[in-house]
Amino acid sequence: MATQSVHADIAPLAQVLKALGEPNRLRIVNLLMEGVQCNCELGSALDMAPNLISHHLRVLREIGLVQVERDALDARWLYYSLNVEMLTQLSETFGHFFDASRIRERLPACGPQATHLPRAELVVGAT
Amino acid sequence: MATQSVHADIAPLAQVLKALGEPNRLRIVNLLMEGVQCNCELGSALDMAPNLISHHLRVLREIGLVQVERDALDARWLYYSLNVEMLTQLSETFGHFFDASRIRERLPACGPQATHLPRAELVVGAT
DNA sequence: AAACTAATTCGATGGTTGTTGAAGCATAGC
DNA sequence: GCTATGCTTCAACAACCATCGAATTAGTTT
Repeated sequence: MATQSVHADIAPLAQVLKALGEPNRLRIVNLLMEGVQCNCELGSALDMAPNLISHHLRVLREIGLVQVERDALDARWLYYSLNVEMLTQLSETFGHFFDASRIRERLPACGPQATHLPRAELVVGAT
Repeated sequence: MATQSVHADIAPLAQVLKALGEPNRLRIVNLLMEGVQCNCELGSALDMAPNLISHHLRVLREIGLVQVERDALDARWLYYSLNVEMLTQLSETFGHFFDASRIRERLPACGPQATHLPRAELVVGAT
């Protein structure tokens, strides 16, 4: 496996952050931290219509954070839960991307103070 | 001080996630990890118009993640950088909220086998 | 004074999206 | 067969938001 870089691609990370950046969805994730729950439970806990719960669960499922299982005795019931591996990987990605120790000291390449300062070391990669 | 709970309020957390859940904003944050930069630098790096850069920087500034400073010699230049304390606190909040060890084992309170059967016999696979 | 520069703010637009109500689907029980 | 249940999907609407162009502010230079 390649060394994990922060620069990987930030588009999928942005997609996950966007999905989580919705209050009701974040509440759903928080509730799923308590364990498996069905649609009706989430709906009553959040005072939301089941179709709306279903909509948000769909978004969370599309980013792989939520998984669903069907009851063995009564297949009408769907049980939603968090994908542990996905959550672990997500937490790790966040920890790396938003690590404050990543911040480097750097003077702006533009502006009046940039002219008389050496910044050859700032040049990265291609031209 | 109060014991830091995850339940604190998820509305502000959702706001931060929403602000970061935009690809261009996330790119700006990633660039600011390299150090102080001005509007024009970010704009040329991301190939975006200065007014658009200004818009996204404004959003990042409203959540406290980005701070701005004015050049001492030429006050026309604004230098943007990341708020280290805010980023540290943010990373910590993420680490707590999305900690996979928070997930608890719990049987659904609804359904035909609400509190009866052990979880192993509970479910079958589903998409 | 005017002209130039860096950046912001304004106005308008097109696309996205959360929310709502009704309909549809699949399963279970009669 | 029929009805009830749990959940999803559809259609429509309203609000939000990223993007663009033009105008504006603030500061510097000539």
